[in-house]
Amino acid sequence: MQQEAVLKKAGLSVTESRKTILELFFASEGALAHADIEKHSSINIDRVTVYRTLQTFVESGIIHQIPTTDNTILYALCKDSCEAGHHHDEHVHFICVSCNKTNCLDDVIVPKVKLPNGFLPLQTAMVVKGTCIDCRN
Amino acid sequence: MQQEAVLKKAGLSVTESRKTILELFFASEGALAHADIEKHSSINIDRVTVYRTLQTFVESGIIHQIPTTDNTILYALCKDSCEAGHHHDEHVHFICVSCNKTNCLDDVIVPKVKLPNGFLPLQTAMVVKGTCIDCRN
DNA sequence: AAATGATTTGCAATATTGTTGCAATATTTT
DNA sequence: AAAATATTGCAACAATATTGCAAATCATTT
Repeated sequence: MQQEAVLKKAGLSVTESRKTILELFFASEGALAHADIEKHSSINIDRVTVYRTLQTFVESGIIHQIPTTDNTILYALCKDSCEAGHHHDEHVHFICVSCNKTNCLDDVIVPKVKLPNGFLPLQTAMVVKGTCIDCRN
Repeated sequence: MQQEAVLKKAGLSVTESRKTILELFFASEGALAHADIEKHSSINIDRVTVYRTLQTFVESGIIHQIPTTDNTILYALCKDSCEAGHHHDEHVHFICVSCNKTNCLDDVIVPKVKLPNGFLPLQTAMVVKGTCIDCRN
């Protein structure tokens, strides 16, 4: 069972809630918001547990956060290579304005930018909004 | 009075609330969140009015939104050149992890990235976290 | 496999944040 | 200055997020 392996590798206890939430991420095409998880029909986990699980997953490097401009945080699975504490500078996120799905463009690397003198970068996020491949018909 | 001019130029009614909030932005070094405005000591404007004012300012191109990963939206003044409906792809935002201020790096242009075939970009945001010039001592 | 200890979960209560309708007020236009 | 328009604040409500704590689950040891 894939979920168990991921949890164990991260040094986390293997619990029903965690397995279920992880399953949702594996099944999902794009990124998920807290609300997506909580409102998922086949799920029956306390709100609080969802909050805590997401936080734990972020801290363990299982998922990462994607910045948005609408008062939600999106979460997406990290690639296998990710480890706890890892920075997620690498890839660009794409939010489709039509279907509203968020894709990790794993192959599109965030370019380095030259900052003004004195600014020390630690982490860079790049979010592109537009129309995704599925919605261009 | 600078605030009045900005409001008139945007075709908005000139009201006390709007002038006051605009004043805050002019006085502030970095970006502001809704909470910053509401909790500002010298201010006494209804929550609802703050929400609506910010929304109006965004729609009029007076301020723009900055995406974050912490369930808040940050707002910052647009440069003079901005107009309503304008895209704010141009410049990079920098969030200092030490003082927590957000700067618009007006001179740092967001680089174009090549997306996979079929993805049509409309808007691109780039947020860098790190240590700002004031906090590196 | 049972017992122990550590961790996780769910509930309840509370706090914070965001939204809507509507009457009163302020602003703009005539 | 009056009429028309737009904005504000209140009240009520909805949605989202956080905390403490007892019960339940999980991992570890025997």
